[in-house]
Amino acid sequence: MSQVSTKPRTKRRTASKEERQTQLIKATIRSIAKHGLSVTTMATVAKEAGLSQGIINLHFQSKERLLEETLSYVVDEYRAIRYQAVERSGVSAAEKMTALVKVDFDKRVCQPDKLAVWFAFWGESRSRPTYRKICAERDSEYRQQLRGICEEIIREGGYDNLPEHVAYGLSAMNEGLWLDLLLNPAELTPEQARDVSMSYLRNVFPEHFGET
Amino acid sequence: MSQVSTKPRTKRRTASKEERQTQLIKATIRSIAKHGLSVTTMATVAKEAGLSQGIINLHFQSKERLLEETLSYVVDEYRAIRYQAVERSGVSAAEKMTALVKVDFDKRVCQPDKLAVWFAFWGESRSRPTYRKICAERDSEYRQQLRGICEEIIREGGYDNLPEHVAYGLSAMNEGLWLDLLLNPAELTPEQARDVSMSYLRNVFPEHFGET
Amino acid sequence: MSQVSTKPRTKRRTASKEERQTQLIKATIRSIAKHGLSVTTMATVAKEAGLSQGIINLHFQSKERLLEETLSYVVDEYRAIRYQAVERSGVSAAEKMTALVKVDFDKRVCQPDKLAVWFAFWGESRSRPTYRKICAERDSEYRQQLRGICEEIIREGGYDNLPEHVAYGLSAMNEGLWLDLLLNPAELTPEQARDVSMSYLRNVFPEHFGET
Amino acid sequence: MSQVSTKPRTKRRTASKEERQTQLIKATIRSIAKHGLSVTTMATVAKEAGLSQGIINLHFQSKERLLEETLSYVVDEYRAIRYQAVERSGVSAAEKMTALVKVDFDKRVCQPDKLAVWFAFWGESRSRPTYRKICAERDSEYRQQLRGICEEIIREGGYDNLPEHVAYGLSAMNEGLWLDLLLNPAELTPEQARDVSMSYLRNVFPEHFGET
DNA sequence: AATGAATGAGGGTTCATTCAT
DNA sequence: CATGAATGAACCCTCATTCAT
Repeated sequence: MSQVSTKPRTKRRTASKEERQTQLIKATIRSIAKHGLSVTTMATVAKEAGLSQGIINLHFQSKERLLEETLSYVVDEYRAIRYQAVERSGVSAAEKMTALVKVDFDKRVCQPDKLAVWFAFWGESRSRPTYRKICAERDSEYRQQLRGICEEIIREGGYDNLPEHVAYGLSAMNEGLWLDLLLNPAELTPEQARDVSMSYLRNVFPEHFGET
Repeated sequence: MSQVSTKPRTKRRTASKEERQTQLIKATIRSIAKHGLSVTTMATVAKEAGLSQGIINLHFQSKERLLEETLSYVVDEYRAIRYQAVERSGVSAAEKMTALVKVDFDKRVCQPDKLAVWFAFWGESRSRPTYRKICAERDSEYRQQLRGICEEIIREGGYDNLPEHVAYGLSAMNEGLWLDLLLNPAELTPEQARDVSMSYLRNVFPEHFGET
Repeated sequence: MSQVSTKPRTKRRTASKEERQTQLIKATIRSIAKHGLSVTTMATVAKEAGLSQGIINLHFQSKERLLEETLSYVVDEYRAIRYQAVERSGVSAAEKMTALVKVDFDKRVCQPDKLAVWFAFWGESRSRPTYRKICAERDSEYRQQLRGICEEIIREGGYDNLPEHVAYGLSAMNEGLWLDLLLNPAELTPEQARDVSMSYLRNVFPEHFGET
Repeated sequence: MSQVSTKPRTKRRTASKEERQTQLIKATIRSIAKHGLSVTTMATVAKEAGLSQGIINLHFQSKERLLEETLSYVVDEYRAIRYQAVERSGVSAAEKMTALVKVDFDKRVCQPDKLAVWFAFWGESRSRPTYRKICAERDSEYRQQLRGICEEIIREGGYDNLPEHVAYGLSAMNEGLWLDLLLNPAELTPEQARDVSMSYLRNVFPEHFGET
């Protein structure tokens, strides 16, 4: 049985390599969530992955690179979910906007593990240009997307808000709400956080997000 | 009469001890801002303070306690500035609210060093109950204050917003804007951030914060 | 059948691990003998073993555990030599007793290195329950063995000594002679010490250890 | 009243200096007994004495000298008690010998604190020539005293023992019994230890120490 | 004479990295 | 590819000693 593999060996190995890297990145995320970034060591990650000590240097050369790849992984995943959500949403700007807010408080995105990773890296960003760059790109891209939608809504509704203000305000609010979810998960649920965010939109664009 | 020495020896010594502790805490803040929390060691702090290695353990027993005291220091300072601002502001709820927003983007509060400290500790909060507790207390107290003012404004203006939503939303937005100030100081100035925050208030409470 | 590899990998690795531990324990003994317990550091032991700093924590977790294992090693070795000597000796109680005394002043047992270890740990025993326990167990077991032989001799010779007294007295004397050998190796040789001990037995049990 | 002191100031100060040194030495003994030599620091001694940190260096210049003085203190005290006991005892050699044995198990001499000090220093003696010298001198002097008495008894009783053997044997036994008292205070009382020692004498010199 | 804040060398320990297997 | 024993630099902390008061 085992000999009859349809998968060519070389390809399997390459795939296996990527899989292993993803496995290690996921272990890193769990370790950061469980112990914090400062207590996350090569050992905690290796143990979390159920693999041996030396494996990380084998695949990532250094701890630093593992962490960067982990941050990139979370950033990419977030972006992918966002674009996917917008694509799947209705065509109107308001629907897209709603989809974006929903994403920020989606189970996959704002689960404790992921939030812990975001804040762990933000906390170190100031003194690590690499982290900063990865985060900054995400931010600016996210805001770009938001701004486009805002412009559309403002045009449609004749609002006198500046699109930059709303884009900055909304993204900032959602990140701030993530912080609350991280620190006081007992006081605030993702659903409530989403309501807070939506209520902001209702105030800013009453014609588009009003109850009536 | 002759007994009344102009040199208050005992007091000077006590004061000196406190001064030294504050000196070390300020050095810690600078070190976190400069190198990041994970690179902040007893050595970087001592060097930043211009003192010897052993001094920190002499005054704080452990690195952990130094960090906790540093966090408390920033939290306390922030609270003090906030209460002071509200006291000095006009009596109306809107004036108080404006004062609070101004504080969040005040030079003393949102200078890069301080922001770096906030995010450094938030990043570690998840796995350090002590940090979490200190941060959580600050948060809940801040929101309490905000909620009170919101309720007053809502009552005055007959708005149909929930005070909780506005309090959560505003505090979250300001924290999110801090993140932008931390990561992209070149793209966003504290004044612009304040404008974003004020524009939110204008949308939510147009009667109180409208231009007219 | 084909599975039976001639290279017993697992066993070799396990063995190697034990060997390394023994190597470190022996280095510890030499270091204590050379520098004293209070000057014995992880560095002196590692250097004595010709290995790196971190190796001790790798194998023993802490310095404390290394020291405990070292004490146990010396205790176990001493016991093994004792039992071996008794087994190999003649069957009579007097011959066994003579064998035991010879062991105490045997080259392997009362070499300066080993004596230094005994007294180093006895010196710290009072405030370290773990050391105390290890030493106390050895003592009581040794005395048990002695007492058995004494009883036999007393029965045979119709002496009116209490076996406890002789057992306590002889073991105490030998330990006291160890101290003399440790402190004044120039004044007293192991052979002379053994003679002192044997002369005690001659006085107590003249029929069994008399010259005639 | 207070002005009318009969003690000249200068003399009092000198006395006070010695008193302070003795106070510190006694504190050192307590600290060694309580924590062990390796945990005895300038701080534990100063605290035990109820005095400030710097005082020890003021009076003893260094920790090393404090420890040497402490050892000397115990050695001198032991010798003084011994000579005093012999002086006060009967004139016969046997009475002197009995007095000496009693001293070794006297409350003042074999109290746990003192025994702990003896073994603490013996444990370090090998690698500290100064300790070794102080201990060796005591030993040789003690044995000298014992040998003299033994010679007298042997002459009186016509025994065929070598005085050196008995002197070595007895002093060694007593030191060994101290070890038992130190390690297993619950199993052996000083009185029992003394009995063991006396029973040795009874065997060696039956005419002088026999029950009859 | 006495204090206790300050120093800094050196201790035990951790951990990213290497490398023989 | 994968392992895990080994390394050694760097960490936090202790403590004998100094010195201004």
